[in-house]
Amino acid sequence: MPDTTGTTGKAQGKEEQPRRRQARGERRIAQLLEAAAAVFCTSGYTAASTNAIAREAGVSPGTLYQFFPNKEAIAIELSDRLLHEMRETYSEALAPIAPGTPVEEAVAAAVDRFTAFNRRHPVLFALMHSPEIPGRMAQDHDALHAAMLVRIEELLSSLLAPGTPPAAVARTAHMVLGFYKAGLELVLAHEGAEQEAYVQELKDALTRYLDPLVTSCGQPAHS
Amino acid sequence: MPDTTGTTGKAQGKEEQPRRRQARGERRIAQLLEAAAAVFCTSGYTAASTNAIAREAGVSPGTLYQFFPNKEAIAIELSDRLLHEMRETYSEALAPIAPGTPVEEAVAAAVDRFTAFNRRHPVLFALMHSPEIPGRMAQDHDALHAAMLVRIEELLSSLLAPGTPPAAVARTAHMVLGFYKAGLELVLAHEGAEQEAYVQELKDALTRYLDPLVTSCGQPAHS
Amino acid sequence: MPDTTGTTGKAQGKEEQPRRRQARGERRIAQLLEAAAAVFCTSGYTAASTNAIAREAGVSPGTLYQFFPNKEAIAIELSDRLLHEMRETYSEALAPIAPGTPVEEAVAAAVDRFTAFNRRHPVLFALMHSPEIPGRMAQDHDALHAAMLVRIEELLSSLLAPGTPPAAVARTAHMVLGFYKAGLELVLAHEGAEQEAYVQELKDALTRYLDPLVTSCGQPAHS
Amino acid sequence: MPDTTGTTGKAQGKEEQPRRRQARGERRIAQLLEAAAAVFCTSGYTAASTNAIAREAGVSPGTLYQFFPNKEAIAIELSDRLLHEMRETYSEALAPIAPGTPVEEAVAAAVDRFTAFNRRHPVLFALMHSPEIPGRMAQDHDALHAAMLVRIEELLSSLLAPGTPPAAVARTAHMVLGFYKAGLELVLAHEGAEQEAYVQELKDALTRYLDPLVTSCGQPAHS
DNA sequence: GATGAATGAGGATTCATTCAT
DNA sequence: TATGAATGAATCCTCATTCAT
Repeated sequence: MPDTTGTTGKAQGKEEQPRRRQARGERRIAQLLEAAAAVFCTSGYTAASTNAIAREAGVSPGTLYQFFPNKEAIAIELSDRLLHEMRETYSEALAPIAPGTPVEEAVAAAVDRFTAFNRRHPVLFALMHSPEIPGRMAQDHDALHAAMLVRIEELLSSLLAPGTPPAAVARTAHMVLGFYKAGLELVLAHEGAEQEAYVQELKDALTRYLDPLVTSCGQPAHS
Repeated sequence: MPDTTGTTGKAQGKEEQPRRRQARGERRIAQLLEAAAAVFCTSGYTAASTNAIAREAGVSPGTLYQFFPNKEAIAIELSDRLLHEMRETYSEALAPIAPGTPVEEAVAAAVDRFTAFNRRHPVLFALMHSPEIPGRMAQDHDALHAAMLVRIEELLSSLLAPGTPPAAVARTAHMVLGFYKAGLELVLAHEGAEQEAYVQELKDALTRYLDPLVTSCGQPAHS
Repeated sequence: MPDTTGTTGKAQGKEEQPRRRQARGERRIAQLLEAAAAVFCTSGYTAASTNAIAREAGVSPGTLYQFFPNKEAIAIELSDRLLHEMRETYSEALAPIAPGTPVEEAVAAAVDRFTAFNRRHPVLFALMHSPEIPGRMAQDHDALHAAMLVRIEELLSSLLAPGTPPAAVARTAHMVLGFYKAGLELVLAHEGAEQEAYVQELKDALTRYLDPLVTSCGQPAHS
Repeated sequence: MPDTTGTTGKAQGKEEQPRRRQARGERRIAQLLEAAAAVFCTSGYTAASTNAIAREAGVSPGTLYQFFPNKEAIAIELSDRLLHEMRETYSEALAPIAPGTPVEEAVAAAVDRFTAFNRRHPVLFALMHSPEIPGRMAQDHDALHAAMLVRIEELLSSLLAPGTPPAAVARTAHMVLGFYKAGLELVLAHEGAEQEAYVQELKDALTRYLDPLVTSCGQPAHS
């Protein structure tokens, strides 16, 4: 019978070690994640080999496995950190959007921020499109996906008509996320003016999609 | 190149015989493509192994390679057949849309047909999302992608305002395809009423996106 | 494909099974051997695939195996035919050499004939160098090799000093054959004037090698 | 990357310790090359499978590929090491030949040394005859071949008549190498007295071939 | 006899992961 | 902790050969 009581102490005797270790470990981990990000970007998750990641990080494969139990864990941790940063970015930058901003403006602001973030972290894109199906990767992917959904739902909840049932909100959030990803793919696939055009197109599409769902007492986005 | 037709160098006086052999091969090819479709569906293109496909088809790996030079060729042939069927389906079913149908109706009809087709051929979805990066697959995959783009552009050209510049049409087509894929993913991920709801959501989104782009002399989709 | 038989009518009644069959069979065999020769030349024996040979011959693999039990048998038959032709060529063309020709002349004549033959049948070279080791191929290869040895021993027996022990003759024949092959490789590897130079070099080398072994009562090859 | 050799207290007094990691690898490489040599000898380069080599070395296929990117690389490294050893052997053993040694003596010494080397390293023979056609192997193979040519040209340059044009020297070197290979094949194919006889025959042949090309101011090898 | 489909063991190579040091 | 060697199953693909028609 496995002990599930959780009483297994966390290394009672030694208080000091963890810190030191973690310090160095943190560096290694960051190093590895950075490498992983690079490799995921250029090869995609599936095609990325752990050996390649280790090599990119300048360490041996053994070292990599000292910090991550398997390839998936790397992607998960990467996603988590990205998520964390995204959350931070938003808590400080998204707040101002909330009030009674017109949809168009809110969407534009959100799209701008998201795309900015995606441009700063190209891996995000790779991770979003990773799970060709590998099944288990689901959790990871879902973490990222779910987190973004939550973000979006938050945004929507302040935009959509008050009476909107949660299911509809969720549905809309899914749609918005899907559209955003699709649009992002196009945005990233182009450059210069064409890229700009796609950004605008994406904003327009989302705005038009959301506009009718917004509380009617407000201001329609388009006059 | 699985084109095995007409390779009979002789072509003497007989008409029937030469086919027999090819019939078996033709059947095998169909069988293999079916198997490939199944495997692609459950594992995705990248993760699908040729041996797995052969096994699924109940033949030896060698047999598979008698008909297809490599994995990619399977996907290509599969795409081609799908494309072909899609074209057929459209030539007989899409025509009526053209005239002066209101956007809403046109979109609804198109989405219904596409989703029906996708439901009948789940591989389509797998193939559309195949190329995690593999690069070369690009052409093939693009064949499918490009074909759909063409379909969409055709539809759009009869819907969009006459003066719309080609670049804008192309952009819109890309957006529509991206949105469609995104929506389809959600549609296929749900069932029953929820699925229906997503279908509707997708139609709404596309309609709203396209409506303002449509010639104003017509009737706006929403009254 | 030059049809060299030409005499066989095409669609007669079928009275004489055995003849007919062999007639057609012979043609097929010749066809296959020709194809094999081509493929062996371009790919070498080991790398040549039976399927490639069949394809080159314009027949199906099955047909190939109707005439030859395996790949080796093809090489063997090819060697045999080459041998046969070589024998014929020599019986009519080598005879005049025999008498009391000075070594230099004899060698020159022999080299010229052999190289001519090799140029007319490039496979010979491929077959001579075939058996990377495959062991069993030994017999075949040896057939060709042994036959050439016999030829050479015949030539030598009329050149070498009468008292030369058989073992020495055999040894010399082996050496001569080895040198000839080595020289041929160089000859075939070059063109134009350089090729000529190598031919001359080969002649010189063989002449010098054999000269001291020749009966002293005769005339030294170099004056 | 900072010092990764792990100079921590472990390896103070010993000389071997610090190498340990690399030593193991070095040993594996040697082991693998040895195994490869054995397999190449018995099967020839083309027929030798990497799995067979790994098996012969008592390791898994993966291990082989940790040290060599592909089969060719094994042959190349093997050739290189052989070459290296050959060079060493020569720098200490071939030097004395140079002065004004008569051809006969020089050839005898060279043949003795080469054959001794070949007997000690039977692979050399296998590698020399490797490239049935594989094309790419050319470079590698050529490395060995070219190196031997260079050796021979060096020897020849001090033997041949001073005025001999470079092209002729090169041609002669090619011939000598070809003859040597051919002779070696016969030498290695026999044993005991017969082998000795072939060695002598080879020496004689080369001597006679080269003698007339040697500077006339010297002494002809045979008086 | 001819065809072309079928076989399946085998080949080179990769890669996530573990192990000894 | 870091290293790099080791693993071995799995991948794509080939080919001599056989079989059903």
